[in-house]
Amino acid sequence: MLENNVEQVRNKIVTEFAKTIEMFDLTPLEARLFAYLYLSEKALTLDEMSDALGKSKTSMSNSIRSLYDMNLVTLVWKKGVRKDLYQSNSQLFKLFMTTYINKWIDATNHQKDALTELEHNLSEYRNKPGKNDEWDKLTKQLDDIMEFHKKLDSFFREMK
Amino acid sequence: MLENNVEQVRNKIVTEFAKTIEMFDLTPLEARLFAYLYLSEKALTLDEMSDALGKSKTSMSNSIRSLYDMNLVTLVWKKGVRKDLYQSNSQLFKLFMTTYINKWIDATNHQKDALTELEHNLSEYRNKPGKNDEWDKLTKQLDDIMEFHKKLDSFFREMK
DNA sequence: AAGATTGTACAGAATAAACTGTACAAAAAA
DNA sequence: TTTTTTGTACAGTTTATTCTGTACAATCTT
Repeated sequence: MLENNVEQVRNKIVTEFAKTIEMFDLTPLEARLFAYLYLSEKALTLDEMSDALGKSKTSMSNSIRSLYDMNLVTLVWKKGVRKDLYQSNSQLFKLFMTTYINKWIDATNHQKDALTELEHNLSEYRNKPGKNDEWDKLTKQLDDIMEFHKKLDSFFREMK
Repeated sequence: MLENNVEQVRNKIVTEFAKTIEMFDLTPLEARLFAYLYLSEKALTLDEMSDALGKSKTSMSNSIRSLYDMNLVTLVWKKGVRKDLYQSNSQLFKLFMTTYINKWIDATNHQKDALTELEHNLSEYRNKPGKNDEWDKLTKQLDDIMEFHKKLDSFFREMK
């Protein structure tokens, strides 16, 4: 009874910690998995995770892959162990922040490219006759939106 | 045919702009509504929005309410007009950033409170006999997580 | 006052996301 | 080689989210 308290409290911590992690655009399961891994400290196999979180192995495979791609988790090699072992990276703040900021920068640039494309379309049409005031207005607005994206980009770049 | 091009290009801009806005945790519809409103410049009624986006009036009511709560949109009064008129706020960057940053700060603090609560639980149990090394370990980990939240908090506070 | 109009609550329908179980390819063990 | 084990692809199911239509209270018009 008393010894269960350790597990109970640990679970509560996992739950709360996971809520925070979700804010970095991780799914609930990914977040919980990371939180659990973080408190476990040692490297775990897919089966152990599946067991611990009560979710299917497929789910674990997908979730751990996501975490791995985000660089939140590391694949660990251990002599004599055949299964893949994954371990959470430490340095929470730096880890999540750089991942998050990079995500913003990538997305922002992608959007900037798309808008640049539209700017070209727009300037082609503009040279044709008719409706020129409407085109002017639209050009001005697109500039404003572009400016917004530029600010976003440099804002997140300065964070790094 | 040519005159439709204005609408076509405008729609493409709305679509791309909306994608960016979604990154600030708005739903696709909320994002598209804001983008449309932004390009419209003038204030619009629920019916006009419903018409323009091809979505139900209920959806518009809900979405505009969200935008309003986030301070992204303003209720405008116009003489002789009975319906509610909503207009997008300008100053895109400042607008979205402050909303976003405040959201992070609020969430982070909420999480900090929850963790503090857990810290208290934990220290109560610790004084009882048995399993003290496990409690120590857990305490240490909770401290780390708390530290992470403090860093998050001050990080976003410095942005304002 | 009655009649009409406007915004939203609510319940259900449509759509999207998360999750599972089976099946199988790749790699290790026998 | 054959047999076993491990991770993942895929299709389908479950769960959650988004969206719609009806109904109605509040407000305006007559």
